[in-house]
Amino acid sequence: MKGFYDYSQIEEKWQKKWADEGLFKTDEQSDKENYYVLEMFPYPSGNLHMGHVRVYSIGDVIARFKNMKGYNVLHPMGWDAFGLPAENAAIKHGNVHPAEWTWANIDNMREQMKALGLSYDWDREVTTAYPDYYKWTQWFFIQMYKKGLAYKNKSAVNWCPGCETVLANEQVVNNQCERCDSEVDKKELEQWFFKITDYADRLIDDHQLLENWPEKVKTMQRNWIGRSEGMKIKFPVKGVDQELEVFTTRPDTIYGATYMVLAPEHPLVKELIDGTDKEEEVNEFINKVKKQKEMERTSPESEKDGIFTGGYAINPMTGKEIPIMIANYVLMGYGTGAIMAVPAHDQRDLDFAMKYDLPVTVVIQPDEQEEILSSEELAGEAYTGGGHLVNSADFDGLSVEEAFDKMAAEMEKKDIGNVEVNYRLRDWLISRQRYWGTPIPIVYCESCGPVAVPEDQLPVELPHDVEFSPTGESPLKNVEEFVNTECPECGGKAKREIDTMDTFVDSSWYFLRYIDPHNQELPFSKEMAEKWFPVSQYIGGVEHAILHLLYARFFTKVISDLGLTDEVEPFGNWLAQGMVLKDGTKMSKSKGNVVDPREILAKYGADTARLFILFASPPEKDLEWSEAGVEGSERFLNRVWRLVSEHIRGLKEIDFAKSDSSAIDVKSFNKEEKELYRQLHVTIKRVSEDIDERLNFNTAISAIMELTNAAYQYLNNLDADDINYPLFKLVIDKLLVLLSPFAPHMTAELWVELGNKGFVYEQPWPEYQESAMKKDEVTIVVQINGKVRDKVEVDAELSEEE
RNA sequence: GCCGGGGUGGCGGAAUUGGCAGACGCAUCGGACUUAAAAUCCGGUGGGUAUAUAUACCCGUGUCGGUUCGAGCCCGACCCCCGGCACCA
Repeated sequence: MKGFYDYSQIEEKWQKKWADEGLFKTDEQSDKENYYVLEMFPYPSGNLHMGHVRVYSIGDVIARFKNMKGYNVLHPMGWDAFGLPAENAAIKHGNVHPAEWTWANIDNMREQMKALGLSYDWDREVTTAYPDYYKWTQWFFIQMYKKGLAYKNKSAVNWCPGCETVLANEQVVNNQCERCDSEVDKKELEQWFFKITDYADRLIDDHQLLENWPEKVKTMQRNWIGRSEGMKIKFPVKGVDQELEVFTTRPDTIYGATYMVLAPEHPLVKELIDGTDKEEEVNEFINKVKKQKEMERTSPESEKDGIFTGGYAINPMTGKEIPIMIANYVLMGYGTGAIMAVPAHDQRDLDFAMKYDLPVTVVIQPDEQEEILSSEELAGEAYTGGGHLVNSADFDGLSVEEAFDKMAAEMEKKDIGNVEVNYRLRDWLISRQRYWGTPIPIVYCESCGPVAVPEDQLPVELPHDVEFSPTGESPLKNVEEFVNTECPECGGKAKREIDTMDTFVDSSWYFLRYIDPHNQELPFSKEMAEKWFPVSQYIGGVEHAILHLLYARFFTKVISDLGLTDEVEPFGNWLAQGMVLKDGTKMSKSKGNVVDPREILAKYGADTARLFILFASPPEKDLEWSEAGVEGSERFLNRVWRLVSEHIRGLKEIDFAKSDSSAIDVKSFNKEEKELYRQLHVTIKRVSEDIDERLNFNTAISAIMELTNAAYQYLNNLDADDINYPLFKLVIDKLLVLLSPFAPHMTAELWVELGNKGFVYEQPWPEYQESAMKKDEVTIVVQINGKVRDKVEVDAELSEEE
């Protein structure tokens, strides 16, 4: 036996053995309790990066631990294989097809995952770009189309000039494209949407089912959905047979609504100004606003600009005529694109009113204020606090809360307005003007209009030979044999939808395909869903907090409504793992601070790499890469290796299968032996709980290090003849089992070197004994006035002597 | 501005939830082995005061205050950092 851990000789050998034995295949017939552990699948970009190593190491520890704990574990892997980089590579290199590029990357990354020793059931591998997967993505689209949850609509959408495609709101960050950082434009286009807004309330309310999600992430989603309760109120427009609808969260302030403001894009603007002397002036203003960058226009710091339309509305409660303004600070995309301005109680409205000399009426004031406040007394500060109503006719004296209810009742009775909930969340725009994605299964018939492709004609296959250079329209446009088809309803001439789906659609249900990956009749069977769904533990980066995780939750609810599963949440437990940093920032090619996992694996081996990445930091925190830290992990593994190799002769003689645990006679232990035995049980408890309950792998590993130190400590004080080999062997065996999820290769090798039978991976997880953990100490509790004053621990032997 | 998370040695981080702050590791210093180096093993390492030494005592978890026999942890006020949303009506 070598005197050091030679990973290059060992790791590949074990990976091959595990594969040959089919060790990680999920047993469908097992009667053990099921456990489904899943890491977010990667986009096949070509090579694993350190972020991948981190997620997959975490998932692998959990999978191996749960297996040893006696669960029937499902631990699958797949590929989020559609996407822009494949197409961009094809354009850049000219002669490589996105499909070939993707398949080659997948092969590459699969090998790298195997080299890490990850315990996946590769028989369940899922690839979203294969027709047998995207057939079901299309199938879900059609089910949603039939239920009115997928619809086509013309509206102002986000356009990324870099990617030459539209984007969902969720993919726009600070008005930039989330993937290429180009400034996003607005374009008026007809596009496909999923009606995620129908699920807004459920997406918020069901957060209560997600007890183990980080509060931070629930908050992010809640902010994103942006639910606000208020009223829609109709204001008659003077001289036009129309009503102007506004949304407000403060109907209690309606008596203070002294003017109206429309977004420049509001349809009523045209009607108000057409043919009036204001027409030219107003249009000039609107053009000026349109030229403003989105960022400038929507920043709270920006100057509020506006103009009078010449029109008036009638405040339905006061009956007074109030001017209708247009201003850059009102947005068409939220509410109704029009507001009732209450300058006394909204800072934006007050700033605007002062600039354009509009009337201000105080209608709420603090309870301790007796005299009615004048607008001058506000001194430019809108009053947004609570209090009682004034200047509000019959409602005077009511509190803000009472006024809301009374006002709502009154307005509903008079049919002026109704209580409404508004969301910031927009419907999910899913069409993309790109090639490498799932075709949208819709056909446009000259006589029948848009028709869903019948289920028995799925999949609508993506054609292979296509000119991909982006033109702002889908490259499928020019593939005549794809585009020209016949109508499934009337058999007449028809054209196919040429846009493809956002790749986030593909990844919104992949976790359900793993549970039944070869099903030809359905995306998955309900029986399998009952067995495996929801995912027991999901692991992935927090950067998907809104995009992927919101979409996946939405899809699960839709799928549940379709009756395919009873579950409404896909991931009850989600571990949001942090990033891997170098020099304090995210690794990136442009910064030149990338550490390539391939180099680390070549230099230190998989066990060391895994151990370091799990030990350096708790999983949800960002992790600073440190070569010195990696060396520390290597040092520790070698310490364990030597613990065995230096005593291999004595250890090999102990065979628990023959002499069983009666060789361990706790009563006859001396002080040092007792201490080591105690340390063993303490370690078992700590490691088990750290993995199982807290997902704190860093502290689990430090506990194993302490046990290793304790073993060295024990040996240090002894001559070789005095070693209690049965005890020492027991400690080593258990130590290897505890360490095996973290360092699977080395522990596998040591396990057989010791002459033990079977794979260490298949050993039962050790149980700890409470009694073995007790220190030989007596606790003396000092009480004063019945309260515990002090606890003193005294060595039992000493106290007996006294 | 609103919402959420956080602040502990030179560094990454522990403290099993109110009970010996700094586990484990990195870095560093000293010792052993060696002709020497590497590797390895053993030991020191929050700050300070006293002592020849063993040791003893004081201070210390962003700041100030409170509750408690006892606070890194609970309460109040404030400062700073990170993340989300934001002219959202």
